[in-house]
Amino acid sequence: MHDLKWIRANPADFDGGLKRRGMQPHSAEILALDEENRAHIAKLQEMQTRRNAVSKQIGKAKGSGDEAKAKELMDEVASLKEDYAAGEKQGGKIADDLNALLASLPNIPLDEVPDGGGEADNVVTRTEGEKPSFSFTPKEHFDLGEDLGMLDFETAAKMSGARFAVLSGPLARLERALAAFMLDIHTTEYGYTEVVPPILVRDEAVFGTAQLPKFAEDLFRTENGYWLIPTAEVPLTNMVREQILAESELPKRFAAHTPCFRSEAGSAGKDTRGLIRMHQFSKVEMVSVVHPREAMDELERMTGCAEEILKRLGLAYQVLTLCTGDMGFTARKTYDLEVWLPGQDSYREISSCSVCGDFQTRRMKTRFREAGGKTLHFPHTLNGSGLAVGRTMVAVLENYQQEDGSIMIPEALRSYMGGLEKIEKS
RNA sequence: GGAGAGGUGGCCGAGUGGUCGAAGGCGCUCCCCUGCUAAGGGAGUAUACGGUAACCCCGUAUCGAGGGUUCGAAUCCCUUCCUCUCCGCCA
Repeated sequence: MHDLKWIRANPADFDGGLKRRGMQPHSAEILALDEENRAHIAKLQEMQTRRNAVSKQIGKAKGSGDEAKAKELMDEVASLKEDYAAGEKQGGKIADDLNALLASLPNIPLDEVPDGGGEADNVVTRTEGEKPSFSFTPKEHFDLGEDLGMLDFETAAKMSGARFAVLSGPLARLERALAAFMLDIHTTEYGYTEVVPPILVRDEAVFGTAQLPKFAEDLFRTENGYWLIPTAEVPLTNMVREQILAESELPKRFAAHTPCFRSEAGSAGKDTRGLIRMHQFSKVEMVSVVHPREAMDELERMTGCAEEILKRLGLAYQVLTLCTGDMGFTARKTYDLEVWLPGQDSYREISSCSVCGDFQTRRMKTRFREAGGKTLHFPHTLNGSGLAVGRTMVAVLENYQQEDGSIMIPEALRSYMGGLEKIEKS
């Protein structure tokens, strides 16, 4: 949610930010509504002031037994009532329009974010790790998994349809191992608090992180109105909703391993094979709630946490700074981590770390009180994957495949796999 | 799922139609007093929005949320969310 006061003071910057995202300017429309809204508020408050004053006099008159005076005053206030009801209705509509408009507009990118219209304009900021070399043609992960007999899309399709998978045996364990490995690093080495959050949440929570109202079609919803989380960003960020924190409580860092559910509306025909794009997948997510002045450092730190996982798994990757046209709705700046997939002969997104400024805390009504001071401020939020577990498994399969179709288990993971060194067909 | 009880300020807790933004207590802040410690005295202590250049001041709203009745609602009515107790069911 945007800061109306900031838009009032900086309409050109606001429109400039929207334009960089490929959107039309909106400040004139917003400011017109705002002005109208404030005029209505002033008018209504004036009426209320009068009504309150007269009502108090009625109370006094009745208290002193002066019924005639009371009656007279009651007649006087009666006419006020109609005007007030009409004004309230009109004013309410203006306020609703204004809020709906504000809620529908994406966050303003930071100056340092590269301009661009889409994926092609993202900037490769650095490349890390070494791609493995093969003496044979590396296979894609779905062939590897299916040949091992541990990855089964057909069986999943029978019970759930497309975009679901069944993992079994050592591959199922690998999923659990990866998640535990990631979570252990984030919690014991980087200070994230491990959380097991609800994965069914209500409207308010999803509005808070701004998947609602604009992106409802991307989400699954239960018949009684819960939303299945598309990412643990939703519950983890909402950990601080409607709270006033002490400055000393910041930063707050949460990490969780949860299933995520996405309808993938509009991505028909995309990544139809394999584990890359599922209706259900698991992910380890990081969320930080920080003092505004710490936000940019925290973005680097969080990205580093995600990178550390890739490094320890010995996977090559590149870091992209997303351009204005490819960033998510809430982001002011985003780094994507793309892991090297030899089977696909390409880099694929495995993590996305974003700084959202106060965009989400305004929606959630999260504030913090400055130490020693009285004034309240909105903290800033960040979220990042650390990492997408399914896609990490894809990377392990493709990068550690052997000519015979077996998979070497990365050193760092072996203790989580009961000492197993290699996954092979049984 | 059935039957009850309840949601008031940072916390506890009064308050069943008028002068209540809300008694009292605790906590916290500042000041005074007190030769340590303890005690005592005084003042202050919500948020949002609008009027404003203004965190001074004025106004409006907020007693879980939304709606209604009324000249006037923390107090009455309806809806809804949440919490708790008992029963049932259940991992």
